[in-house]
Amino acid sequence: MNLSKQLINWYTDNKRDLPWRNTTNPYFIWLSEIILQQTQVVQGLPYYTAFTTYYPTVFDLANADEQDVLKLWQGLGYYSRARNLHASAKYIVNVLNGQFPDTFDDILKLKGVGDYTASAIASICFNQITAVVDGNVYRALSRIYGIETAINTGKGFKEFKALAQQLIDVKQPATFNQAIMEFGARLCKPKNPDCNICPFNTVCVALQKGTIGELPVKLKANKVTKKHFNFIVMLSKDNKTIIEQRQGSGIWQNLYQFPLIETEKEATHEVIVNEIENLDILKDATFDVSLYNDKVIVHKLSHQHLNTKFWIVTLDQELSKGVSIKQIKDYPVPILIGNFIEKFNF
DNA sequence: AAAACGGGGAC
DNA sequence: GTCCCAGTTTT
Repeated sequence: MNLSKQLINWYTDNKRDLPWRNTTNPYFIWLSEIILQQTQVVQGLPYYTAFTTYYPTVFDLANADEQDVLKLWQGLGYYSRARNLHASAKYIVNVLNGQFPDTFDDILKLKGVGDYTASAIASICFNQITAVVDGNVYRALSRIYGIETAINTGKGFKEFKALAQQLIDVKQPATFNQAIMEFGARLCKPKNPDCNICPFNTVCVALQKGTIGELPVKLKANKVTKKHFNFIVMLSKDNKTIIEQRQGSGIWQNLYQFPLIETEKEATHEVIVNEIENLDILKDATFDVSLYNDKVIVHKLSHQHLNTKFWIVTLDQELSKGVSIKQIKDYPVPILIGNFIEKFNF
């Protein structure tokens, strides 16, 4: 029996019952694939439920406000996924008359859809013979075949894509793709894979060579930079505060936050008071500044460590341009801000 | 080719 | 603490 058939047999016996496995509706599959990019199933599951409930069709998503889409995405991270999802929904409705693209090449044209996602949708929804290559596929194939090519290089991608494309079951590409991913996620795990019950343990090159722990090969970790964030939380006499939308490129694009003062080093009370006095909005105002979190909050992103302080600024005046603190929970915010709002409870 | 882009799960 | 997750886009 060949590898493809064995993989599918294993999948038949071991697959999880997940909501997107009970449909081939391309809108639902697309949603699930975007949500699951760089995201574990357990983390993405509630978001899939929320999106299919609030936006049951691509028309509902296209007609939504971006702010509401971001709000529903809040906490999942990689927010460009939500913005691209929304933009692509509009494109499908307005340019393609609501008709979801049905070939790999056309699906690939959607924003936020790369080779992996286009392959997944094309195979699952339209039975196209397009092999997926995700983190699970890299891991499973690198171990079984003992491939030491680094996966995060162009060469590596081409090699694994070609191998997967050669292995795919042309009669059931959708099942094969999901089988190899489920196999990587559940049995051929990064740490402590279940080699003792693996259907390939007699042929697995890495297992025989004792190199399971070294595969797949990945080139150097990206370095992490440290930043110092100071969020200014205004509290006015009329129960308002100031929040602003992040603009331009960088993290948390289009999400909201309290006014941010970034400093080179950890900021002192004196430095913050000085900065605040220069703000237009506080000109001629009397205010009191106190530090909310005694200990710096370290918020870790994939490539930045944000050492964060929340400064509470109590004003003895009203804030005409402020946002009522009752409405603050309507705005999409990064989880760092969301956790603060929750705990501070205004 | 390398860096940027989030947050959480598993160990 | 570390690594990595049903990757894509920008530089």
